[in-house]
Amino acid sequence: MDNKHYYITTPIYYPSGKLHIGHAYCTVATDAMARYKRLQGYEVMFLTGTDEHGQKIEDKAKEAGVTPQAFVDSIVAAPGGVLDLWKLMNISYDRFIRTTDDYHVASIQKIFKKMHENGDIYKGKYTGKYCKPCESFWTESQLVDGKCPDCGREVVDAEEEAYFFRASKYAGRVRDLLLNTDFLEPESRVHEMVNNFIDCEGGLQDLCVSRTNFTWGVPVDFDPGHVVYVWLDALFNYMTALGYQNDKYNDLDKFWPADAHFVGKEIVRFHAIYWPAFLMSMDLPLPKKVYGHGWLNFNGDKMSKSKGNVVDPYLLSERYGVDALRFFLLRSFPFGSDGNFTNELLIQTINVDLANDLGNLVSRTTAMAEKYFGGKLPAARQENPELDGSLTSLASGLRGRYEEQMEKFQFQNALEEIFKVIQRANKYIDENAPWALAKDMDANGPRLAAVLYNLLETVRVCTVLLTPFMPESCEKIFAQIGAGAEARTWDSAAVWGTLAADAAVSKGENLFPRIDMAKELEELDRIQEEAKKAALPALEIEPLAEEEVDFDTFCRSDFRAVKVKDCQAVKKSDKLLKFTLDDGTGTDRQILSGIAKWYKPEDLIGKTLVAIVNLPPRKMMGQVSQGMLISAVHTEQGEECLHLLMVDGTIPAGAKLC
RNA sequence: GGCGGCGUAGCUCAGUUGGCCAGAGCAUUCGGUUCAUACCCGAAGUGUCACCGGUUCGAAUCCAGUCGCCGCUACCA
Repeated sequence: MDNKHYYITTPIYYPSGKLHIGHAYCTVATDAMARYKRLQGYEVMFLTGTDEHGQKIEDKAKEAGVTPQAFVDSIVAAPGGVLDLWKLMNISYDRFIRTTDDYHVASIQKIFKKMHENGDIYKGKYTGKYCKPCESFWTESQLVDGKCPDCGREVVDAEEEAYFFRASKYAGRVRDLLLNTDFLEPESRVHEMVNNFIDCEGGLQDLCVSRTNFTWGVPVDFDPGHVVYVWLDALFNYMTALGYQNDKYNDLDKFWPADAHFVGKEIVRFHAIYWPAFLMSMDLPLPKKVYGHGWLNFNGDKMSKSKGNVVDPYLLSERYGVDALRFFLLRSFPFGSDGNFTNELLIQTINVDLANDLGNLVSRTTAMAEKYFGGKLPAARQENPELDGSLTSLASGLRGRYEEQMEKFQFQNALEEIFKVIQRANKYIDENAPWALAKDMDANGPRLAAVLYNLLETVRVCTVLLTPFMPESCEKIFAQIGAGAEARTWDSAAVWGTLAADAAVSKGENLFPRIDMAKELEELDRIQEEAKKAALPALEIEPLAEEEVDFDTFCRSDFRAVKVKDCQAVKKSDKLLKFTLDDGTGTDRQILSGIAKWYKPEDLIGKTLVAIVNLPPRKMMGQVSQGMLISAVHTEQGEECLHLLMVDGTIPAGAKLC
C-alpha cells in the first residue's frame, strides 16, 4: 500500500467580504473528510485558500482607499479574518494558498505561456459593452437597465483584444467524462452541465482568459497590459499548491491527481468543464472527483447580504461551541442538496442529539462507573449474550456501515448510523437497570461490571468515529472513559473489547449543555435583527449623466401618454408584464416591461402612463414589445425600487410629451 | 423560452432495480423508569404517497397529461 495518499480541497474563497456559514459548511465537510482519511491511516493533503485577484477586489480596495493587496490582507490574514475563522473552527488544513503568493503567480505565468505555445490559447477579440468614461467593459448580463452598472451612463458595443482558451477543442472529451464516468457528483448536476454548456446551440464556447480593463491579476508576461482572467488563475491553485511549475513545493507525485474537489454548486460549471479541459490541454491527469454540494438557505430564503440574513459562523461557534456547530452542519443536511438552516433546527439538533442522547449517555455511564465501582471496573465480568448481543453486534458492525457512507460523502447518513447505536445504548441501560443490580453488589457485581463495560465500549467505538466531526469533544470523552491511544484508532473501532478492563473512568463536566429553546430563539432573533439593521445601506440614486445630448437627438424621442387597457403577467417569466395600451391611434399597442417585481397587473389597468413609442420593436419571450414604459428608479436599503410614471387620468391617450 | 429536478404523516425528510397492512426524527397524547444534562425507555396515532389516466397479477416507485414548487440558463426596450 504505497499509495495511501489522499488529496482533498475546498474551493479558494473570494475575499471581497467576510465569509459566512456557507463557506464554513463546505470547509467543515472537507475537514471532516480529511480527518476521516487520516484516521484511516492515509497521508492527507488538505488544501484551502483564497482567490484574491479580479476587478471586484480592485474596486473594493479603491472604495476603501487601500491597495488591493492591503485589502485582501485585511480580510484574509488580519484578526477576525479567514485564517482566524478556520482556526476557530478547528480546520485542519495542511496548506493554505493565496493566489497572490509569488510562487503561484509565477506558476500561472508559465502555464499561460505553455498553453499559448501549444496553440490552446489564442488572441482574439472580446466583444462587449464599453463605457467610455469608466474605461470599463461589461457583459450584457452585468448591465443595469442596459447601462453601465458603475456610472449609469450609456454603453457602446466595442471589442478589445483578449486571449481565449480553446475549450471547444475539448468539448467531446469533457462531454464523455461527464456522461460516462462518475467524475461529477451528484449526478443531477451532470445533465445541467452537458445540456446547458456543451450540447447547447453553438456548442462549448471558448473561454476568455485575459483582460485588459483591470490590472489586479497575474500579468501575462509576454504581452503587457493583459492580466490572466480569473478561472485559469484560480483553478490551477490545486496544482501549484503542490509544486506544479514551481519549486516552492514538491508534492505533485504524491498527491496529484486529487481525490476530491468539494465545490459549491455555483462553481460546478468551472470545475466540471473548464478545469478538465485545461488539464487536457496541459496533458495532465484529471482529478478523480468533483463534488458539488448544496447551499444553505435561511428560513427558506437564500442568504444574501442585502437581505441581512447571512448567518455568522463566529457568533454561533461562540454561543454553542465549535463542535456543536460543526456537528450540526453535517448532521442536518444531505451534502449534495440544499439545506434549510433555521435557528430552531440548530438548537433542536444540539439538544436532542448532543445533549440528550450522546452527552447524557456519557454522563450516566461514567457516573455509574464512579458511583458503583469508584471509577475502575473489577476484573470479574459476567457477560450475558442474550441481553448483550443486540447492542454489541450493532456497535461492532458500526464501522463498516459508517465507512460505506463516508466514502460516498454522505455525512448525515454516517452520523445517523452512529446515533442509532447511541440510542440503542440508552435503551440497553433501561433493559438492564444497573441501579437495580447495584442494590445487591455481592450477587450482581460481575454482571453490573459487564453492563457498564459494554456501555463504555459502545461509547468508545462511537467516539472514534465521531472524531472527524467533533475532534475536541471526542478528546474529552476519551479522557472520561479512560481510553488510551490504542483505543482511539481506526482499527480499534472494529474490535470489540479494546478498552482496557481497568480503564480509569471519571465523570467530567457536561460536554453539551442543554439550551433553553424559547429563550435562545428570542435572543438570536434579537441579534440577527440588529445585524440586519446595521447592514442596511442608505438611499442611493444613479449619478447624473455627464455627457450632453443634443436637442435634436432628444426631440427625436417620441414620448406619449398611454392608457392601460389590459395588463397581464407573461407566463413563465418572473419579470415581465404584458401591456395592451391605448396610444390614441385607435390601434392597440403592446409593450412588455420587466417590472413584475413591483406591480400587480390588475392594479395598473386604467392608469395613464408614459411610454416612448418610436423604439424599434423587440421580441421578448416570444412576444413583441413596441416601446418602453418610463419609470423612476432608485435604490433603498440595498433594494431596487421602481415607480412607473403615472400622470393625470384626464390627459387623453396619445398626448405628446415635449 | 430551453434543459433538469421535486411535490410522501402537523413540521423536516428516508423510501435502491415496482411486491409483506408506506417509514424515521421532531412536535402531540398516554404509560414506565430514576443511573443521568427535567434526561432515558415504551405505546398511540393521524397520510386519497400533488391531480388525472395508462401499463401490470400488483406502483409512492414505470409511461402520458394537468397543477404547483425549485435549480441551471436565457430574457427583462
